[in-house]
Amino acid sequence: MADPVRPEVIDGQGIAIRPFEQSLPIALLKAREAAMRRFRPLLADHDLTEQQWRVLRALAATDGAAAVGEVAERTFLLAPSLSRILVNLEQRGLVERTTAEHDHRRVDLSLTTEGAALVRHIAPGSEAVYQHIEASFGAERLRRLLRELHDLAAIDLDAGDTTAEEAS
Amino acid sequence: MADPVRPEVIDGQGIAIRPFEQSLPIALLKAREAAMRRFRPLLADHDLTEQQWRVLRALAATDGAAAVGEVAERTFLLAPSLSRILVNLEQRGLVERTTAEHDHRRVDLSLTTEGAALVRHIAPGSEAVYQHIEASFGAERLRRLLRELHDLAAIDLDAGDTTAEEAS
DNA sequence: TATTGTTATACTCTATAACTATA
DNA sequence: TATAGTTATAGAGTATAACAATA
Repeated sequence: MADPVRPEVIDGQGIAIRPFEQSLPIALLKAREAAMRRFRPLLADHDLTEQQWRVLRALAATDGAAAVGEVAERTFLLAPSLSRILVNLEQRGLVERTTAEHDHRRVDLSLTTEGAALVRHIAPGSEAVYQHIEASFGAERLRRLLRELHDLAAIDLDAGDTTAEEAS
Repeated sequence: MADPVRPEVIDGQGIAIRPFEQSLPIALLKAREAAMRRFRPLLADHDLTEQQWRVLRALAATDGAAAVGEVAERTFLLAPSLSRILVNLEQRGLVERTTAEHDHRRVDLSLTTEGAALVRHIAPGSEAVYQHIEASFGAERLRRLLRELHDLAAIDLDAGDTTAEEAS
């Protein structure tokens, strides 16, 4: 189904490879960086890193409490990273960790009143960023882009080993 | 033009904010991670980090030599990061640094013969990854996605301060 | 004085493994 | 034995500032 090599372009040094500008990972990185540039000052005002905000946002979206593992998955953070972030957020009084009743291995997370207040305080600014992006880029276009990104992420999950074989 | 807050959803705790799943930065992050997951083993086989590969790839795409600043911009790396990466790549004999003749402040970069050979060696595997993505996701769809990502990154460059004002 | 690039430093995240405590 | 989380550790990148050399 896939020809071994079908380069779109031969580059300056006679190497058969796609143009650097068509690199998907870099395009995703740049788009992400451009988007984050607008969110970052918002978070910096409250001494939040991007990842800390992800955690707060995930908990805000949760009705009640969520286990650490769940939050790790939703925020796309590794457990060790999340653990350290939780220490920080707990010390700052934004998040609460409580051992689950029925299963003492599990730790449930929830926003404190302060944590919820902080999210509520930041939310309008975040919404404003989206409004701006929608205004310049197009609301429908943004929705479509989000769908495509989700699909790309999902599709890429299956058949993870074809590459390695063809590459060796 | 933009209503202060027009939440699409009120979340579990009564906070007016977009659903976590519709977060653009996270969607971009996950898509990127999914794509990189396929490239990473390829690079790991040759002890290359993603960023080191970006530099090699940028130089491969260059006809002749490129200044450090140029490469920093194209690879989306900060100068200090790039400097350290260059030390590494130079020690491994993959990249060459030479002071520019007319301007002794400038340092020109180029692939060594070995560096070019390495890129040439990895290229087919990289191309295979793209073939796979195109096969599952659609070639035309991928092209369109790349265009949209470029547009998003570009659009977001202008009018950088609206946010900060509305956020405070 | 401005520019190009490097070095210094502090911080954060990623990633893997080892460990603790439950179950 | 397996699972949920945490801790330890190594490594790398980001970001800012300070610096050296050159223009």
